Amino acid sequence: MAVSKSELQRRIQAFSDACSRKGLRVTHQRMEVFWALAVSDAHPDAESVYQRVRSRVTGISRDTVYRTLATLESKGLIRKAAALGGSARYDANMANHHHFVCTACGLIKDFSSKVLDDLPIPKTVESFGRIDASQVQVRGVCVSCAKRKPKKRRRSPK
Amino acid sequence: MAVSKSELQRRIQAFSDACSRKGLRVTHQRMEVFWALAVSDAHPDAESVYQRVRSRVTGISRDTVYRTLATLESKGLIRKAAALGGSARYDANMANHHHFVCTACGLIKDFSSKVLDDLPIPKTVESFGRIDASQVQVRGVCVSCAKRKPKKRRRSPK
DNA sequence: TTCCTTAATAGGAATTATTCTTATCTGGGG
DNA sequence: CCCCAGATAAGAATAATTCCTATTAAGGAA
Repeated sequence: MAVSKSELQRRIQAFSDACSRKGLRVTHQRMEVFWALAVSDAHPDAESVYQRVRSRVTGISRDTVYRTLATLESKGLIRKAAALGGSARYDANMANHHHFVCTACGLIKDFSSKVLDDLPIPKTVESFGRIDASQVQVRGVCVSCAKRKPKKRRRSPK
Repeated sequence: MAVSKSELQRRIQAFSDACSRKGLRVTHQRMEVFWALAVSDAHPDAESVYQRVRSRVTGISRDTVYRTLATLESKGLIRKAAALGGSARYDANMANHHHFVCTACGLIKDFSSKVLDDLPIPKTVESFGRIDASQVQVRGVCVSCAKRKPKKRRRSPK
């Protein structure tokens, strides 16, 4: 479950270096937020990170955790898992298909591919539980977001 | 963009039948919510569905839309796209990897696979925008959720 | 058709998730 | 050591989702 001690050390050092390289200040809070994320592979949500960090840094604010996570994600130092938008998006198309997701505006486009419909899922995955379906998610920046310059981030489009 | 008229008709009829078959009442609101979803491939969020339906069914409540979407999803009549939990989940592991997601409790487990790391993405996807990465998401029910009976749905685990 | 049971709904309050605002603080270059 | 732009704390504000309760209506039975 947990990451090995030495590996954790290495990742945290690498993170610190990466911050400096990218012009991000190496603050105590930032290091702790990254630590909370790197110390396990549980993919915690922001509130969980906040709780974990708070036990080590008294007085840290939720906002700092949210802001730090967003900053690190925008710098490519961490990733959002699965969920990309603040709100759930629904799909009435139950046929096998895959998604292109714009990380800037949340746009989702469908595409289909015979090859991708039947992926070879490793046997190890079966030990996690019953498998119902698999789907490919392609992340990128859609054409219209690429045009309008470095516009500010926006919420899921209607 | 839009689905053809006859195809839409067919899907709505099939939906109505499926409701009956699964013991769900075929209510006006339910049909309209499904219609709002099936009429386009824009993967709207709950609020968008609410706005669309409200223009046809005066007085429908947000709660009905949220409840209906959750019900239909639990019956396998619609799907949630990309986002699975109410809150964003983060990942400090930037190495190429894929996810098993439990649709019952939100658990996320990582797995890796050389084959899946380099999938053949159809050329059509390139027309949507710049591609940054692709990842496989396997959905299912984890071992511990499979054990504890038909327990109620829960929020993202900490 | 009419009646009945109970799932489903409306409306709004409550809760949860996330972002914003403002005053204050501090990492790290000079 | 000094400075200041980038970071933070605290809590208000906003957005997303669920809960609560009284009322309505789908659809099986009579």
